[in-house]
Amino acid sequence: MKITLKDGSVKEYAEKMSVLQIATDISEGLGRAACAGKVNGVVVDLRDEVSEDCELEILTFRDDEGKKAYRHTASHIMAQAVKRLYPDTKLAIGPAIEDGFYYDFDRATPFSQEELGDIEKEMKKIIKENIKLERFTLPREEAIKYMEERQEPYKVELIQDLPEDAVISFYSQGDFVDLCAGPHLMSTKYIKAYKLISSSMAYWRGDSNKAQLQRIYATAYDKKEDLAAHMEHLEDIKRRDHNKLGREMELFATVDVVGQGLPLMLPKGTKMIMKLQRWIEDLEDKEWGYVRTKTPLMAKSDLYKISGHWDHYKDGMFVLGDEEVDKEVFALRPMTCPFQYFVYKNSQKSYRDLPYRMGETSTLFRNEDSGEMHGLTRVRQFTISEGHNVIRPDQAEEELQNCLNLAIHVLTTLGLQDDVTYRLSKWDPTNKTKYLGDEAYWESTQDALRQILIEKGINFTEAEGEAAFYGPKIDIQAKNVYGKEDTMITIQLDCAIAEKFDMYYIDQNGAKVRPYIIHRTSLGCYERTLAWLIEKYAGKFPTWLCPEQVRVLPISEKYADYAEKVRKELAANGVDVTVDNRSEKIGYKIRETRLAKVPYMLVVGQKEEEEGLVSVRSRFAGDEGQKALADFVDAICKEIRTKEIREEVVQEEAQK
RNA sequence: GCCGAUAUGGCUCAAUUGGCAGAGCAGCUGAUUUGUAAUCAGCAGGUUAACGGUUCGAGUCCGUUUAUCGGCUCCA
Repeated sequence: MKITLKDGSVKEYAEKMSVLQIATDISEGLGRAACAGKVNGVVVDLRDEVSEDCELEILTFRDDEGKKAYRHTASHIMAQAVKRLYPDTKLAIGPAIEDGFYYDFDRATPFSQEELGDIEKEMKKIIKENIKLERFTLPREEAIKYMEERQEPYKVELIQDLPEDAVISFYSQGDFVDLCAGPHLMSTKYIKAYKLISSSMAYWRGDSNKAQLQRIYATAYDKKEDLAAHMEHLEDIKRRDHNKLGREMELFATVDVVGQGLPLMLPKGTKMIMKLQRWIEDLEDKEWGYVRTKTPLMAKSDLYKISGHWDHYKDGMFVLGDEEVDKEVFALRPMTCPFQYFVYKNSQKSYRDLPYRMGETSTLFRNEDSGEMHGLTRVRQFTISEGHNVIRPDQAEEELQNCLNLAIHVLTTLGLQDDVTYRLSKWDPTNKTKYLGDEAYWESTQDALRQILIEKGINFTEAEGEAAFYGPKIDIQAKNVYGKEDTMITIQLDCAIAEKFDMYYIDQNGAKVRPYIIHRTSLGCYERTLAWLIEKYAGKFPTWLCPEQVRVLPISEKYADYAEKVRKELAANGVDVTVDNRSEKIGYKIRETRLAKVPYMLVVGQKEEEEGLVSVRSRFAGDEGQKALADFVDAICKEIRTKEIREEVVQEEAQK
């Protein structure tokens, strides 16, 4: 048989060979490093035998799938260690994930720090023992019986859910056996570096009504240095975390007595949000054809009953009053939709008036569960660049494109365009009660959105059960520094709600026709986007967004007048500028300004005053030398106007 | 909502088996008037998250609540 390798070379063998044998035949080193194989594009175990012509790739830790096999083996070792130390523990599942792996256990008490240390030590022993991993399969009934005998109820349940004809495979290492599809390494000894990260509770099968399991998160690498680098990386991440950095930089704060999920925007954070808001409102209204509305922050329950929110999302709303007792019950709004519908309905619309695009800088209230709040990304009150575009059905494609183009323009301006993923959020056909409309409605609207994404050449995933109850969405997702994903921007097609509110327009023939509605945002929620910007730029924002863009640093009191002149000149041109008039040394003022991440500092002394200059020192290029004041004003005004993102080239001095 | 951890001055952290709440930075005041990453001195700042309990005595032990963090679940 002929085996074609990744580099195109061909190996010939007379007899069938295991993947490992072939790897070892290519080189001893590759044999040791091999984690799994790939035959004709399908991932296989090292133990699998190849008996006919094929393309074969040997996967090592450097390959994603090799990493997965490696870490999955590490997860089995962890589970074995837990079973050895705490034999009553039941096994649930233990997959490899991005950057590591976890294992869920059923056990009476959570794992303590000490226990995690003990497990780590036991794992070391298991690795030293050089235990062979062996694969075997059992027919379904025997597999169930086998796991019943081993008293692993979760494994029994997993087997029962496998298809009737599935091959049920197990991997054993010494006295430890786990239900597992593989692939796995050949022996425990190949795990070179690992670390238990944390433990927490997780529900069996992700269902909050089911058993509470104890999950241990961990990671493993094939080199100690890489593990150390990863742990260092986790530390770095914390320094960018908006929830820490945003507080340190005095952008926002929280106060116990104000309540959970209710951050206070401090002056600097407020300034940034105002800059974003003014930009978006002008952009939408002047360039993208929006009209602006300002509608109430609350309404009678009757309104939400028409929209369907009362039935679908009452638990998520702040309700004022008691339905049993009060004549009128109000609720703070969780969205702007129905309010803007009545703006539309305020006058009769012709087909010529459409698309009718309504934008609102809209503050919303959502009663999130107490454990859900996080920094600025998950809060109970937030403000979104919300909008509803009422359109004729024939305008759907073009208008969806417009909305997507606007969102991409906004992301690009903020420098975030490469950090997002796109998702087509679909309904869940198995849970019809949660959604309005029938199958045909969902198929056609989902197709429309899918088509837009395809035409735009955008890579996207499709997710069932992520749609709004009234229609599918294009969601633009971003990950925070910890790798957790949030929806930043959403564009939703809704062909169902217009009827509930009796919205219509008059067509060419004088007939009333139901419009479609696009629910959309251009920048998303200001709080969440600010959080994203903090993490993206580690607090070193593009100049136009900075709450303080220039700080003037007079060498001594003698130059206070000139510093004030410089400040006035910049302020008159719309630049956010302050003067540091304290009687401190210039080095000290510079240090503080750098730490505050102010993009430009202007040092002014005798020479600058006499010649009308400023000595420019920037976050981007360090000492930029002396410039005429007028030239600096021109340059920074241009930078701000064009929303330029200058590249940072100055290394931050290590902070204590 | 669930599991776990945590809560001491604006920030970072001390405080021995329960025995006088302390330091650095930040702040304020004074001196210094400075040329590209930390000038010197002094002062002030705390009902130890809140409430309750045990105790001669609680930052420390116990209970309740609130908030924060790590996850799970949820996320119109």
